[in-house]
Amino acid sequence: MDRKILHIDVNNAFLSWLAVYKLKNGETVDIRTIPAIIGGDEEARKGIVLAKSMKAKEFGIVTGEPIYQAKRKCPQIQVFKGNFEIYREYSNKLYKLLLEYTDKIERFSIDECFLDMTEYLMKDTLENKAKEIKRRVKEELGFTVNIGLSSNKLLAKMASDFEKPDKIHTLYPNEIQNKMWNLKVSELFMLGRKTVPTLYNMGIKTIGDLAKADRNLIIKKFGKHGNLMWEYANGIDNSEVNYKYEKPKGVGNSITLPMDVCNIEKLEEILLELTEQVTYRLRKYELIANSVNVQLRTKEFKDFSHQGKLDVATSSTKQIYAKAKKLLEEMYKEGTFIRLVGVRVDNLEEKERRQLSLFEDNEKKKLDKIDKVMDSLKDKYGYDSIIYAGRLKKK
DNA sequence: TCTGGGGTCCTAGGACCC
DNA sequence: TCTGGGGTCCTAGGACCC
Repeated sequence: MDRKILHIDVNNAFLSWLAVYKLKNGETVDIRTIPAIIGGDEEARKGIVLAKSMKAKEFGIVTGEPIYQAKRKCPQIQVFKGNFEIYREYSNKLYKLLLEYTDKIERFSIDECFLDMTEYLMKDTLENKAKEIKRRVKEELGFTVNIGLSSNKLLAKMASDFEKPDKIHTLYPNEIQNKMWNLKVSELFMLGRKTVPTLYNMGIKTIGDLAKADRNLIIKKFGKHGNLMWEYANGIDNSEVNYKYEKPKGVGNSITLPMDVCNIEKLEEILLELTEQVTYRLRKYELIANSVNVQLRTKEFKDFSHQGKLDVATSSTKQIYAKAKKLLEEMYKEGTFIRLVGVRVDNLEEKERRQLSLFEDNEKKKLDKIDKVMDSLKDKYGYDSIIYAGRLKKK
């Protein structure tokens, strides 16, 4: 059956949302109208561009590049810090507004949604609904969106990426040739920087080239991913709008250190802090983990990781930290300079909600209790109010 | 003052079993 | 006495996304 899909993409989300927030709180300058970027802390070595205004874009500034590079391109650029609380708030406002149009909304990321409007159009057209949504978001929420219209998610997403900002585009199957096949192959969703050079060497430069290439040859070269990208190039995508809330399949935190570290005690301290964050989040989801993964990045930017199974699924900070510490010790080579440390837990499952019986492990009950107390203190007095003793040791 | 942090999915290769 | 082949599970690493 022919489906009616919308893809909604907030224009320069992080920057727009901060602009709206600032205006609402008395700021007179709309940072969307000046050369401005959202960026991380340069001194802490997190100085990359996370979002840019249209004016900044005119200077050739791109998302992901170092801030110092952006400053070179545009010395008068204004740099602002990001704020995820604000982003979440505006993302939720958008979602709430969209719910007035359909229940079938997939929150693809903090600033992107897919809407399945197939059963929600009544007598109206998809175009009219899109116009109304775009207008209402601008008037009621204060920021602009691009909307892509089509009969599947891939095409709707490609459409919303056409000319920006504040625009509606269609990309129906009969428009693929004219609107999509002339684009560079790197513009195709799921086609990243590693794949492009290989395709170029094969003489495939546009999405049209890929669409017309021999499917089996592409599969032979790129495996499953090859099949996907060939189908995408031809506008084929049968995936559903996944509107049901799903718990995460893994939870992780990582941090780029302000300076490289080559001392395992220091790394263990950081690992503990990260593990606390990860397990705190894990418990909020009411999930327990079966495996732990520790990631390191050297100062040369080489990544490596070790993972291992837990004997029993758990969300206990102490148990997960014990495993993480073991993994760190087995993988860390003394003297290596480390730039980034990360912990994640995987193979998650629902925590059993029943009370532990008298006969169950006393130790387990004790650990649960400690975590519970710590979590409620964090909830009540702020995350940093409570920390493990291990973190105080070396201060 | 080079290169964030949160995810998901896939693949190659080794261990182990029958 | 010189070497099978299917299957599963696990890990390390890497691709991609926003």
